[in-house]
Amino acid sequence: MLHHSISENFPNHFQRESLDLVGNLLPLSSSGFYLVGPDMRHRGVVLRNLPAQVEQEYTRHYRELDPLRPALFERTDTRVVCMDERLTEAELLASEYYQQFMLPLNHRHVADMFFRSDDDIIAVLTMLRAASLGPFTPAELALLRTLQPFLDFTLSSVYLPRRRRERATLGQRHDLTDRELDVAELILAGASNKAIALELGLSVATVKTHLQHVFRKVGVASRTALSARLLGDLGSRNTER
Amino acid sequence: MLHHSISENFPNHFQRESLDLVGNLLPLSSSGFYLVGPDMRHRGVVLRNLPAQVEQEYTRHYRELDPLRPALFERTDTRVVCMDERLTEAELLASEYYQQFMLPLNHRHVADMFFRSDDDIIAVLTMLRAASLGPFTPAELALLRTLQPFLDFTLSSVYLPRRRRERATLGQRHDLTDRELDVAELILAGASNKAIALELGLSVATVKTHLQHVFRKVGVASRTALSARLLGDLGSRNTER
DNA sequence: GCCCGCATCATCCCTTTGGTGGATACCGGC
DNA sequence: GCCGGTATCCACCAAAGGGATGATGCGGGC
Repeated sequence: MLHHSISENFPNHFQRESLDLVGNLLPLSSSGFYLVGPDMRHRGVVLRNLPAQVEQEYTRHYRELDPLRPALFERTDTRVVCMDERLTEAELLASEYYQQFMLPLNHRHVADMFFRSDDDIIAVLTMLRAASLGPFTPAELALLRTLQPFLDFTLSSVYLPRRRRERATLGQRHDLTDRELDVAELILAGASNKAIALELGLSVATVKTHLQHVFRKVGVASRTALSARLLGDLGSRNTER
Repeated sequence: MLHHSISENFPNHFQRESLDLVGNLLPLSSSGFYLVGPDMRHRGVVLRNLPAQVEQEYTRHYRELDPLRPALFERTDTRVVCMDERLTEAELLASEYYQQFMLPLNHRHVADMFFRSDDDIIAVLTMLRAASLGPFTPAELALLRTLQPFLDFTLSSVYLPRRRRERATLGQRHDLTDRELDVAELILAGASNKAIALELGLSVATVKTHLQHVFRKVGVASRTALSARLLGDLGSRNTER
């Protein structure tokens, strides 16, 4: 079953290009690009100059403490946000988030760029600086705010069509309904039934029903086999001809 | 996480190229290329002119009845085998395998090409003909036997290094031991714990222990999340730099 | 010799998943 | 109006997976 590999390699490639761009335009200690929202079924994170386990730690312990966490900006149209604009130096230095998470990584300044689809934040580009690099200046923030619409455009004009194409491929090959494709995509993202139910606003029972149908149609017996198989399908575009 | 996608797209690409080659050299109704053995952790099948569910049916019901099934040739050095050389016409036509499986697909002649690694068959290229195309001639079989070593060479000189590279990538990124990589690869192939235990000659308990360690090191909580994450890792080669 | 990492297996316990058989509701076509 | 497909949910059960802990053996370094 595996594995596939899809030829172009999106969204990772887009994430890497974006990080390269901002990293070339302004000095950064490290950076990261997260795909998070419900529209970004192919979640993932690309990090620059950060050990991989930082992401785990953040997700597990520090996401809720993050003064710039996306949840705080859900119903706004904020596109670029900067830690130094939200907290005074005293507040930041005293915060658990800084002491426990930022300080050990030698981070002092943070700016985040958000990408949305219908108000939902679907991606976050985070930029980090050690104290030695100085704060993000107003000119730099203005530059980021100028940059954001273009990155946003690229994201939605290349990622979303790709996702549609993949849905169509899998849907046609295995005769899956729309809802079944929703579930299948989340399986590919590694989600549990509970997570799928939460994400799609369903009961776990419904998720299981859809999954049963998908298993039947695709001809597998477990979620793991399903994701391996579907990845294979996406990799070999002309399996049947 | 997904997804990953790896840039080159092996082994599917190799399988497709091989099928194109034999399909261009001799007339075929349909064909298929299976990666099967323990060395081919990235299993998969590519089919030409065959509906996808044929593979499921074969695996579930007819593999054991196949007069050319790889198990029969395990300890030989047979490289190309032909149904008409093994069974008389009367035997074939009377067989359940022909009546139940081949006939509905309008297949009359079959030839298989095997690929090995240390006696183990790790891949099978199967070629199928309707009666109208006539049997595989001795000249055609000789051609296939000439072709086999070259395909074999390509398989082992491009697939096996790729697998080593992927093992190294994942091993270094997450500090996995050799044995942990073995089980991780099988997770990516969609295997259950029982299947992994069987394949590696371990008890299920040991598999679970290795998996626990892998989960910890990679920072996930389930096999599904693991495979999504690892596929992402393989897709983004320069995540950390 | 001792310790540590690795690999192997076991036992218990709990959660998740998979399988079956329903039920309700909406919608669209014949 | 009925029927079939889709989508939603429920209950129940069995199987598999996940987590904790501990035990054994083996090999390599200090």
